[in-house]
Amino acid sequence: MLISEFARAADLPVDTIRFYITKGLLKPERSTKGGSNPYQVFRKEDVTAARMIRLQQTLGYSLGEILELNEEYRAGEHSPERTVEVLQSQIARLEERKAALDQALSFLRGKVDWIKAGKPEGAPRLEDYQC
Amino acid sequence: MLISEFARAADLPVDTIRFYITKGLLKPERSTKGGSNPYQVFRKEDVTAARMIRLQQTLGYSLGEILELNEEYRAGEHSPERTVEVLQSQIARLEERKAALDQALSFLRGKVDWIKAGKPEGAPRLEDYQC
DNA sequence: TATAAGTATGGAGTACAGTCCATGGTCAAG
DNA sequence: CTTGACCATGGACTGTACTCCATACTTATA
Repeated sequence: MLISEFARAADLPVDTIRFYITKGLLKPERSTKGGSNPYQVFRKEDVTAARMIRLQQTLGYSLGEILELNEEYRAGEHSPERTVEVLQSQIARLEERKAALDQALSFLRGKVDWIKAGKPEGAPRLEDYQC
Repeated sequence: MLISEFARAADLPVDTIRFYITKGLLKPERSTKGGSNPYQVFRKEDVTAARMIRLQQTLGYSLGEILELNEEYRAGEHSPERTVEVLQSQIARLEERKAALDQALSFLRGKVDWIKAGKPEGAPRLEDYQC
């Protein structure tokens, strides 16, 4: 799969993909085609990798952090224990974020209830929620 | 409360607060003190507002979007129905994000289980999760 | 074999979210 | 009434994550 097809598959602009490659986030193979500037060929795992990057971004990781995480992941690829460790730490961060999100939801729902109750004393305060 | 005290209360750098003010995200009052450049005074609701901004940021909103949301909120402030509507739409967006997060967690947990099971056929694929 | 479409590389430019700094005014304590 | 802490404003600067060329080469199609 060449870059434009990959771009469609990953739903990302070609330029963004090239940018990720320069950052080391994607490492496509090189084709024999393309002469002195050989074409880059992408595997279907690269599509998964690209989706993973976008997901991690929405979770608040910077590209630098994502790179670290992914390198760490690759480094322990042949040790199931290490792989599980890396995954667990990602799960932990995700759960933290989820907890914050739940707190925020509680706050907003509490506020709706408070308004529906005719705004009695003691409006819900965000400070009372650990998020 | 003046800006440095507010900065401590909101746990933000003074410069960031000034930046938010120029963006219209915070609207402190003006003191009579300070001569030709009157001091800005902050209420305790501003602390809540600042926390809300940071929360919205972690949820992936840009400052521009946060500004829109908050203006929309203020616009309907005197109509309980409208306020509830705005809150409901925020809740809906938050729930979407939470759903994506849950999908991601399922994926990662599935991967851990798969590894612990000795990596049988059919590795979990991120593409199979709507996140 | 011309020509359009696709590709690689390098570098400039942009948007966003701050962060830093110089200047100058103000206030409160001693 | 001086001095040190605090405040406002404007502008320059930074890092991140793209985004947009210009140039040049390669490939596939008619």
